[in-house]
Amino acid sequence: MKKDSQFMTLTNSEENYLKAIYHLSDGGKKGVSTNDIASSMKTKPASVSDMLRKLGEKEVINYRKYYGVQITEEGRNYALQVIRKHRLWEVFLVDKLKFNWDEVHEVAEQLEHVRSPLLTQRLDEFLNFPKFDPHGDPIPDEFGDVKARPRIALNDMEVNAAGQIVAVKDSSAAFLRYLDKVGAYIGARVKLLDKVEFDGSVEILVDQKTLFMSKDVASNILIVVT
Amino acid sequence: MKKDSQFMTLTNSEENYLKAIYHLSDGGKKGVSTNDIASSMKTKPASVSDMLRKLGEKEVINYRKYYGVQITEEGRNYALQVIRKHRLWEVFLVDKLKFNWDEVHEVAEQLEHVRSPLLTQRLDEFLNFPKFDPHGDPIPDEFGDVKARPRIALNDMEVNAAGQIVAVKDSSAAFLRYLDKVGAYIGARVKLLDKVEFDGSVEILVDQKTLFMSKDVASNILIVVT
DNA sequence: ATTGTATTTTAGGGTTGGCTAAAAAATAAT
DNA sequence: ATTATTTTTTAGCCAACCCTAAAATACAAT
Ligand SMILES: [Mn+2]
Ligand SMILES: [Mn+2]
Ligand SMILES: [Mn+2]
Ligand SMILES: [Mn+2]
Repeated sequence: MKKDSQFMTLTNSEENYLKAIYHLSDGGKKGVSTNDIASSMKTKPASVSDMLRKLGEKEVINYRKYYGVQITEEGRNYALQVIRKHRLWEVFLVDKLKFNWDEVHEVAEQLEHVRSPLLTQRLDEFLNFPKFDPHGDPIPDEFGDVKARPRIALNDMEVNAAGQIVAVKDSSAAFLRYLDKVGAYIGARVKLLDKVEFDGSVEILVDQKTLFMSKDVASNILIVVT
Repeated sequence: MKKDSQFMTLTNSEENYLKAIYHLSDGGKKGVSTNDIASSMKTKPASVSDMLRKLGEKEVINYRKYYGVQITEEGRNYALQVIRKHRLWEVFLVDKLKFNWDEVHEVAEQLEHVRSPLLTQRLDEFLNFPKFDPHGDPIPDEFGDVKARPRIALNDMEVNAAGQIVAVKDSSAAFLRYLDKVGAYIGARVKLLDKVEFDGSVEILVDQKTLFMSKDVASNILIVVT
């Protein structure tokens, strides 16, 4: 039951599952378990099994019962196009509509399913072909290619090293609000002033302001060292 | 089973039906028949009956079996909010993303269902609170109020009267393309030069260019006389 | 008033996507 | 190597939305 990727269309729900599988498998590298998908999608494992069968038939994943599932080349490309739309819309919401970066996710989750290649292309153009979304995640191009940047967690920086905040691991609204409150943001230039051996907490400089962060927080902030 | 309009949500399909009923009833004035809804939605009458029962239970329409259906105040307000979103997105597509006015409908049909009051409000702001969409149709405000303009069909203008094209009755892609080809467009200033008694066709002036149009075409072009 | 036709609804069925409870398979523990 | 536990799948159900075919109702014509 193979469908050519050019003409294949998945339902919104199938797209959401495929995207989750893509993310959980770290871009298609690792296999993913039914339970992990269920918890990340907030559905029940039984529903996931059902969906995996369907996605398997459409050949966007390789599905062997009772063993994990792996995304196929076909599926990876499809997922990347949905992710591309998701992140382009996030840029639109923040850059053009002045949303805060912690307000965009739910809306982008809807907008990513709008089907119109022309719309995606024109939006990309309108936004000036952005390469990264407001959370610092790379935006795949129309061929699914992503411009990766080598990143390390903030607490893995060397003392006195400088860099730029490019992404967060935990993009929950709560965490994003916390960062806003203390004055950290994507794109901010940071310098690691000190590391406390005892608890792994760090002292950093952001916009001439000194901040203290727990190891827990710092490990969720990703940096490109420059 | 009444739900307060503040918290009521309809499915995408229910929203499409309600919008169709609103349009067919001329803004809620007239009653609408099952068959009319079916043909305008390109579904079967049996499906419409099913949906009418559901919309009746949610009290957005008054439904009496075997008789027509009328939209309620509740339903009218809901429909107007969907129409508001539809037309705002059309403005966005044409003004910002450089879509042609005959390319926007299908995409707006999807975008109108995105649920985010903040998005709608910010989009409105971003577009500078437009009052009319690219087809000249009025955009309801957040309270559902519309700024109506008195319009007449082009072929009902007096000879030598001048005005502005503000809308089209038939907004099929075919018709819109025809208009583009002959050089007519929403916003164009027109003057009626002559009316042919015999067949009702007209001679008009658009951008220093003289055009002939059949009565059929002219009756689908709406003018605000100035 | 009765009959015929057009309209509308109901009955029954298919697909998608979700659920719970029970069965099956894989994995871990003894 | 058994047994116990965890994971995954199947079975059976429900809701939304669409369909066709058949029945019911309304409306028009005599
Ligand atoms: Mn989504
Ligand atoms: Mn993002
Ligand atoms: Mn729609
Ligand atoms: Mn329009």
